[in-house]
Amino acid sequence: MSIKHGLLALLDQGPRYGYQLRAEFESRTGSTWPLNVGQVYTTLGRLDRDGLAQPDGEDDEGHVFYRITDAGRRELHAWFDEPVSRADRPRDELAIKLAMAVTVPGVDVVAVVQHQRAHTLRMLQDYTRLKMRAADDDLAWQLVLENLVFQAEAEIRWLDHCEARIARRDLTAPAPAPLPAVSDGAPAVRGGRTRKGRR
Amino acid sequence: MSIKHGLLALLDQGPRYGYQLRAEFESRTGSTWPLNVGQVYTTLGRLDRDGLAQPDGEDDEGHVFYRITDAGRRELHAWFDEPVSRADRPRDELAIKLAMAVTVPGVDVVAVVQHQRAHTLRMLQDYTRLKMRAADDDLAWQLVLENLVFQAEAEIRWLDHCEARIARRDLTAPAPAPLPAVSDGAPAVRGGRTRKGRR
DNA sequence: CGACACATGTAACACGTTACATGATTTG
DNA sequence: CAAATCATGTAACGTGTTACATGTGTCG
Repeated sequence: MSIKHGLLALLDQGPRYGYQLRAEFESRTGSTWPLNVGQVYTTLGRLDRDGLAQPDGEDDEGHVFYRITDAGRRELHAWFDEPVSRADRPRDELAIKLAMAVTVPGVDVVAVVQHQRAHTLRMLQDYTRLKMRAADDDLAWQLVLENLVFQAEAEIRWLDHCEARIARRDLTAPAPAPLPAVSDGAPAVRGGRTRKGRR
Repeated sequence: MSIKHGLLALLDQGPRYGYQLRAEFESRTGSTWPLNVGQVYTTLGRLDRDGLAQPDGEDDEGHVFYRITDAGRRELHAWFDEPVSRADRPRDELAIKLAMAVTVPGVDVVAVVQHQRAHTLRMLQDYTRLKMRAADDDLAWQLVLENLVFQAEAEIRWLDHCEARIARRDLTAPAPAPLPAVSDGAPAVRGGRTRKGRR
């Protein structure tokens, strides 16, 4: 969805061709999210199919241009108007991982948290290093980078918070006793009614 | 990827059947990320195909159980061991939206930022309200909720930051002059070499 | 000439979402 | 009985990722 609308936004500034769109997209996100060229062409195909953009002929150099349609402009401005809601966002893998880690016995949650923390911290340093490379007038790239910085900082704060929480829990419920690694057997939870016939 | 590993983590606690897996998955994420049942079955099929889990017969009530394999356990612990990197994460739609909004003329960026801010603030309030509903001993759900809170707070801070940045830019480069909404025509950017033959 | 960037496309595959089909059991 | 819940699955569709095929122009 982001690519589709991103390309529409670029096309709104005038006809573009595939390779050019990819370059402009990446320049705005500072190649933070590299975009496969193939995807640009398939997305352009879909935009055409959905009536949001149209092929607009080739220039003297053979570049295949696309032009945004009126429907495309409506779609684009609808995108700008409505906020991104949580429902639009994919499940956060890290959150799920920790939710599972604190549940499954035999997992060293604290180690998981600390590995992740170290990794995120390294990424944070990369971002601040990248920020020096970004041109002063390149607002788009700067905002994207700062977004990553803010998110990474929040993640680190959350991880610290998790560690404290887990420590607190492990104090209350003491020795988890290092089991023989795997507990297989009868399921602990089994709510449900009877059922027999199927299909 | 999160679902696959999430189910593996649940299966690591003993054999489960589809419907049960969905219930346990959602209880851990506090139904923050509702999981379609159908997806559980297709994912179980893929786990089977990839040798990470196996059907383990039916019980007297007709429930089709699955069991994690050794390969599945290795995969699961590899997942816990390696941190989720930025490359694993999908592109942030909001970041892309703002990067585009500050670039495309004729878009009221400040309005976009403020709408999003209001929306995220509402979500933040929902989360804190939900947090009161979470049981004291349900650490997994609490951590997930707090993750959402931390992320939302970071987003709001970033949005405020964006607004300040944009205001600063609009001072330097003054009246953007409300153009007739759309600028169509010759592309402004056109780097590239000549090319003629294709296919 | 050979490597590389430019440029357009296709095919295969993985994953997620929604909707649908089917049937049993429980509860009001 | 009717509606809701439990339970298992399939089909269709959208999107994203990777790899491949193909060819031109530039530069060392």
